[in-house]
Amino acid sequence: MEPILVSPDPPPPVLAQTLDLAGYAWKACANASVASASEPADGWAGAIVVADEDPEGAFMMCRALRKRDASVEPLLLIVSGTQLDELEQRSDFFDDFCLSPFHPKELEARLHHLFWRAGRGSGPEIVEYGDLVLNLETYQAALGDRPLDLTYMEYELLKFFATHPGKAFTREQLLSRVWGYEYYGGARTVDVHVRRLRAKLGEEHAGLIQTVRSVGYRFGQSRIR
Amino acid sequence: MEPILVSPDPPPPVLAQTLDLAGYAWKACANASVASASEPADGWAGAIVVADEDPEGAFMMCRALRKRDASVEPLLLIVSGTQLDELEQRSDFFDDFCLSPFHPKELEARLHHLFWRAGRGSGPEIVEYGDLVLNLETYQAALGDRPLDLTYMEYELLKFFATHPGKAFTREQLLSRVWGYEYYGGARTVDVHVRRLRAKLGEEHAGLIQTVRSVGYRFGQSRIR
DNA sequence: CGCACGTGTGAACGGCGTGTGAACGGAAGC
DNA sequence: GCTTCCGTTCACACGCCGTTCACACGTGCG
Repeated sequence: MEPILVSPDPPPPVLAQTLDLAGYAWKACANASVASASEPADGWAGAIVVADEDPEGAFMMCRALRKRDASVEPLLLIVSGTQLDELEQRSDFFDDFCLSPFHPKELEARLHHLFWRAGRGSGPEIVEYGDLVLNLETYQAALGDRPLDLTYMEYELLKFFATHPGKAFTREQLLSRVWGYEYYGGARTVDVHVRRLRAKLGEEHAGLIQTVRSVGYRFGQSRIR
Repeated sequence: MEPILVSPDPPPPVLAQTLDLAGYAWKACANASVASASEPADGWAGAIVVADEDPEGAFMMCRALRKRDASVEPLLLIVSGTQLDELEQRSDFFDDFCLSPFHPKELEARLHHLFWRAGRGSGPEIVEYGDLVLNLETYQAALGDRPLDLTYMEYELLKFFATHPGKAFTREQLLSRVWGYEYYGGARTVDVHVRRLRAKLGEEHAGLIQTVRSVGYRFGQSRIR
């Protein structure tokens, strides 16, 4: 993971210690130009700016980090209680703040939440397996960059498979868990749907759904343990 | 502005006092079902859940508020220092948290920032999607430079679609979130309105509203992720 | 080698979800 | 009170798609 940008340089010992203990990579920079100069190729993972010592410099730093081409996010601000009123005017300078003096656990929790949000937080509900991508919100599927045109039942079946990879299911299990009701006769229904799924997956990926003879079907790689 | 949902009922006096002094409208609810029952027509403006007294109930509340059809946002959690470790497992339950006991100023600052961010998200009074432009203030719509003459319900439906692009909705979801009440019978109502919308959008843009067979409808370009 | 069993495959049937035109009824405006 | 507009409901036709059937193929076993 890319390092977190920390300001000022050197940062308060408590901050450095907390980051180290939590296992974050970080690098301190005195000002915006230093930060730009020593920026990693993939950009900063985020930034922590301590504002209780030098508010002026800290807010300048925030502005600089946010007005760049690639805004640095997430940005955590550390302020003293007396600065709380100022924050109202600087809403766009930070994503979260922490009161100083802070408890290491609180800082850790805030960082965790900020990075969680930056990652999956904003993303939609997605099921992935290898090249296969299912977007549960839009009811769309794709194999790599090729969109799959699936019917409703095909989609539901594939969704069930993709969320239970490696496990083998009998036709009866599939009928009751995908079709969702007690089913009389018609185990061949599963066969046909599997066949159509394999056809739409294409020859290359047809093996994703394997038949387990005299049992049923299994999706994805077999797992021995 | 719609009121903020507060839990538990009654909330700690400090919280109530802070909210009142800051000028927020709020309403306390003991649990999720009460919250649903007394929800305003336009939904809650956000939620504050106090978790240091009854953690179990509080987290159940958060889960319920987040797993609904229309997730309640933003959600601020108030926890004690000993609960910080738990938060890591509940990242999706809240947008920000505040340590208890809290300083009123800190809570105020967090609320201000949360609502500021929510405001940026929903955007100003204009909703755009491709050529489509909706002016929420004047209740006017246009497709490129051609103005659209929409009736009230058509406008509301299109507005909902345009603010939730890509996501598929069932007819029931559309009825409850656009028409705004529990609906008996008449799922075909949605069909007819969709049909008229497509007609007014013109042949060129009729594809903006796609039908997802045996599910419902989806607006906008297909997004896999 | 031949039989039995399980599965793949193509085709056909039939149900149901959806599009569409029309009519009803209530509300708003003149 | 009349007209117009608009949201809703109804009826019907079409076509997709889930299901079933019939048959071919492969495999294991006696």
